[in-house]
Amino acid sequence: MLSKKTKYGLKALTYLASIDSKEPIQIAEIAKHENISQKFLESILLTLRRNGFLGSKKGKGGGYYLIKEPKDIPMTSVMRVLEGPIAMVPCVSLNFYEKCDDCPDENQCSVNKLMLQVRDSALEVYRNNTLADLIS
Amino acid sequence: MLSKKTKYGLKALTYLASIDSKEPIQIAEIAKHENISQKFLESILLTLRRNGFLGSKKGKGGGYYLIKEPKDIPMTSVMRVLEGPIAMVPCVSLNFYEKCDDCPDENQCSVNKLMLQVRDSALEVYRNNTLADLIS
DNA sequence: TTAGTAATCTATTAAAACTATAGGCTAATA
DNA sequence: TATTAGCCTATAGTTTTAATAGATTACTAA
Repeated sequence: MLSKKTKYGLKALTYLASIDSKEPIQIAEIAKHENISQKFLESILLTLRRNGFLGSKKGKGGGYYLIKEPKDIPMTSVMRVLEGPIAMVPCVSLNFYEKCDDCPDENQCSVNKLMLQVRDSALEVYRNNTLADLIS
Repeated sequence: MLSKKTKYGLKALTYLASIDSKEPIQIAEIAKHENISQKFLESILLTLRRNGFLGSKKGKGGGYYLIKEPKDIPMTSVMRVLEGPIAMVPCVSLNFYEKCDDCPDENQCSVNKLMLQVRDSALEVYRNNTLADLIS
């Protein structure tokens, strides 16, 4: 299941991209437009800023804005920041690899075998989609 | 993330398929061979039996055995029983569809748009793999 | 028919992750 | 200098996951 955090984060990014202005947009406006709890969204936007997706401006007339062009923001990086690993099992993760406690040999593990394929197919989708592609 | 339940369930199924005997295999043997908590595995095998994947025999010489041929057990059905919906969001689920509380229009929702593609690519993998394909 | 074995079932708990909220702080602007 | 709006930390509530305990039932073989 996709976490609410990721879902809300994606919606917020899409909203900012669709507005297509360099002016900062306030959290309250995004929250209202996308039906999201404002305080929760606040923390999500913060992590998006810390990870280089958003810029912010404080004080009156402040808010958040996209730093890059939507077409230059691949879903792979957005998903990794918001949702974490794309792989469903650490032992097939490219960026978050970890060996399983059980499982003496990954090459003979049926779960590994299956989840490797799932990861690859998901990766292909995320690589083929930028933020620009999500705007309808 | 894949739940342990699904992971263990897949491993147990693979083990039974690899043994390729009609004789019942005891929970204890499966648990030991796959490094799984026996009690936890117990409940997993129970749901697999209730969902038509396994048969069981009680008493001495009892245990679990596959009801169908491994090549006739598609990963789509295994995953749906163990892990639940294949889709990451209910609004793109084929078998567990549900409308989102927020989101007035699915057709204009960026999350829906992206997750539809992810679901389709995952489905393709699961449809192309049967239990027989997981045995190395 | 009885002793022993192994699955079945119910209930409960422990831990972790997720979602959300509260409230004070800091920086920018008018 | 008052107001606005993001920044930050802590924490609470809920749900899900993972695991355990213990009693019961069905089957087999002696």
